[in-house]
Amino acid sequence: MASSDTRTQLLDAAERLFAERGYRGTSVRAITELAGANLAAVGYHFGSKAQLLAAVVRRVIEPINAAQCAGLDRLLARTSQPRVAELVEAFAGPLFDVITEGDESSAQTSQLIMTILSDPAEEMRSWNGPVEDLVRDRYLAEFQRALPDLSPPELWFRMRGLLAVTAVDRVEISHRRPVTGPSPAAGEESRRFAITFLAAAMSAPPTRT
Amino acid sequence: MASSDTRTQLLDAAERLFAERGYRGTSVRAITELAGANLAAVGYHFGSKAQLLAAVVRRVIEPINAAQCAGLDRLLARTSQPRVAELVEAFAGPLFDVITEGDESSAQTSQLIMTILSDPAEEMRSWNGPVEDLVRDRYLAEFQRALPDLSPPELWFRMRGLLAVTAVDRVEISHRRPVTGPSPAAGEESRRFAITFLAAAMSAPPTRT
DNA sequence: GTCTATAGAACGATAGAC
DNA sequence: GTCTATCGTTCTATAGAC
Repeated sequence: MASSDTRTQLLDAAERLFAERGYRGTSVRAITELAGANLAAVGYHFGSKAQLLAAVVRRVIEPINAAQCAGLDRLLARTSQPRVAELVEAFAGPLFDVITEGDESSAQTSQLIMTILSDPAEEMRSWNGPVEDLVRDRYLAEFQRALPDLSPPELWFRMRGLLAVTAVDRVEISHRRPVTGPSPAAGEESRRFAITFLAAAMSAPPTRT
Repeated sequence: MASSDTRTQLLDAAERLFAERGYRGTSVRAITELAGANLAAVGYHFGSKAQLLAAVVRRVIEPINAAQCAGLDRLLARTSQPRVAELVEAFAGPLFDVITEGDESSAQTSQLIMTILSDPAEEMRSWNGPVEDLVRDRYLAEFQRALPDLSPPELWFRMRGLLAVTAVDRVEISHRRPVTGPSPAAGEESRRFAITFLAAAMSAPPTRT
């Protein structure tokens, strides 16, 4: 039972550090120190650093995935042809919502997702399972129904754009903000800005060929 | 003169490897091997791995920056109030165009930019100079003029969304494409899809508060 | 389940010969 | 300007005591 506690502490510490510093930028030593555990604990509980990453990602992704799935079910129960904006909200909303509420945690999850999406390390590509693919394919099909004029390659591009924007909290334009600086959006505001931005983007007429 | 040649080979090799594997995932040894140079060459020509990164990024960013600047100048010479779609094209277009044409090179540049934008490593944050800030601030001001109803925080969010989508070629939704798979967009097609996507997104009415 | 201790490999940097 | 050789550090993983 102290076991399960250490396991959770390791997951928490790893989630935070992977988000802040990336996979390669985080050492097992840093994780175990932050978790108040022994260096050997990662090996004992997870087998390796890569398997710890997989466990972290699964823990973050699963509730998001379930929410995306439930959101689509709810939408389809109400109307046979959801609007694009509704699909965007159902898909992207859960990516901004957080299990543990609070702004730092929200930004952390967003950062972790972006880290996963953009990290070229091979270990980062192994989290994706059939469940994630299924949900994505369901949304893909619904977007295609809502946007029948869009070619499959352009729809695919927009799906990726949707994900990229979702992880926008990781993107920093520069380390200096403008002199007459607008303060950045945070938390709930980010979420609503993203829905507006993405609903318009997804609804755009097809690029003429 | 062999010096300048080795220098260039190192820059080429580093650009490719940083894009493919990230900064931390690329060793100096891998760079010098690909460049056909000696391990000590990086130290001699650039001082350190971090300074080599800075040189690589500068070489990639500078022509993009110049093109963004020239594009805005051209636009403002023609009309005092450019349309949002024109601003998007002038800003995002150069990020898709490539110095050395060809599809692999284009994807490589895009990947490198995304790697830079999303890598949490401290070294990745030091490339940004006053020139980049100036260009960004000019576009920010023009977008604000074209979209007077947008609050500064929302405009700032959209600028970051613009950049995030620009680097979409790095984002992979999953390692498996859908069974009825649309082939992904590449090169010039990516560029045009992005302009459509982003012009609509930037032009969206403000999020109601 | 937790710890110490260490193996074994890879890394960035650099001194010094040529 | 290029090379060899190596220093010192840091890393993940694990054997074995408790």
